[in-house]
Amino acid sequence: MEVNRSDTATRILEVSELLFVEHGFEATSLRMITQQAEVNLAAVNYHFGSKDALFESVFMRRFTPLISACLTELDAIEAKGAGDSIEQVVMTFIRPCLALSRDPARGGALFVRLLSRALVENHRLLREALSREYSEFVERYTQAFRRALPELGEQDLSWRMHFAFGLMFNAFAGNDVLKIFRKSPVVTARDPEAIVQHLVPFVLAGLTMPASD
Amino acid sequence: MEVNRSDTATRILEVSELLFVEHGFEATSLRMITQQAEVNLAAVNYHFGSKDALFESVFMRRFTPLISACLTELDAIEAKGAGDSIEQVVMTFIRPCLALSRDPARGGALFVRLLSRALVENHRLLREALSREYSEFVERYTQAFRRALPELGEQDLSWRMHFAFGLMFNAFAGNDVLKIFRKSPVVTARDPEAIVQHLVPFVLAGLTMPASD
DNA sequence: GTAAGTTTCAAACGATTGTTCGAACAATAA
DNA sequence: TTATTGTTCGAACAATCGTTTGAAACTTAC
Repeated sequence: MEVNRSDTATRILEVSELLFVEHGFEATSLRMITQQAEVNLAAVNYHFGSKDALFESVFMRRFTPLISACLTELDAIEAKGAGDSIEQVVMTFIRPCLALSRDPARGGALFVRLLSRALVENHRLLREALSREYSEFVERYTQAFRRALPELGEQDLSWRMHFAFGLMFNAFAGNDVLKIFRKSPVVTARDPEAIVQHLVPFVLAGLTMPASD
Repeated sequence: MEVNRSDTATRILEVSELLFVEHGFEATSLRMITQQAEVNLAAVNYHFGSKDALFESVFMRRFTPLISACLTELDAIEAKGAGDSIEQVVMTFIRPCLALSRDPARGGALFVRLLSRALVENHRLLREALSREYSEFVERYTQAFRRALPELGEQDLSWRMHFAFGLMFNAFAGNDVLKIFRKSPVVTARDPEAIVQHLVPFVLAGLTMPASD
């Protein structure tokens, strides 16, 4: 009974992830999902209750492990006394994102796009769901950044975190605002390693420049 | 006849801009728009032809002037021989965005959010519409960046432009991925001047760091 | 084997979507 | 005035939406 449930339910989850990323939540109908997943239309409501709940399941399936992976990494570097290095702190976020991007089933890479979209759109379905885990995430990283960049005032720190995380989220999501019409397909090799290789120095340069206030 | 047309049509445009930003394209119904604009339901199809065409009108009304303002600024600094300064080049993009954000009717500030959403979502309605004006924009800025940062290879240049524009678009759009659950309302003062004051140094730090390849 | 419980299925539900239509209205020109 | 053109309006259109239902099909346990 658990085998079959998992079969249909995960097939729905995987197809939904793909379609939600591609077309967005509202533009993705249950009929598109169930058709592509080759399951009955009523299966979504049977297994998940509603379309809203399905979206939350799709999201949380990846989000929860990602957040806790970051916090675990943060624990690890603080335990070994590397918490003063801003590069080390940044890498605690980069590494789990990189792992997601390398997901052989490609679902993880898709999810990062879904995540960045959800954050930008401030999705109504995620507001309270996020506040549960996400607020701890923000709190922990604020402390970590403050410790690694002690010379910065609160204002500076807040702004730079804002820029740094926005940059990293969008980089992993592949949100290239310029690529759409670029002639030379230089960047289009979406190799996650290459992203990190250029992203991390860029972020660190902004984070470590002299304080302004 | 022109007066009345403008009256109804622009009321629709302005309400649509607000609602498209707030709820997204698909989740905004024509009945929401026409109700809030206090016009008849059929007015949208009469004045714009379809919901799709309405979205394109809403978008292009702001996008076209913004792009040409940037290119004009670019012409200006190149004419006065300041084209070698990467800060000057960056400011040719910042200034028109800042002007939009300061729009007293607030419509401009809303639009920057719509723009960033549209770019992230790769809106189907904008793909060919964008390619008309946007490709020149990308081309011109690629040249300008190459000239102002001659020590960078093509790879480096491409990546840094990607990061810089992503950062600037999202900053002006107010896409703060962390703000949602931040305790201290430090950043929430969405003063455009304050954004620029912190954004520009951050971007320049990443752009001007030593080459990697 | 029968019975209980779980999952699938086709069909339909009411609600809402974008769009169309023709009559009513307003404004301009002859 | 009358004729013409542009605009507004209420009503309806077919299509699609998320959801529900009750009966079939299947699995598991006794």
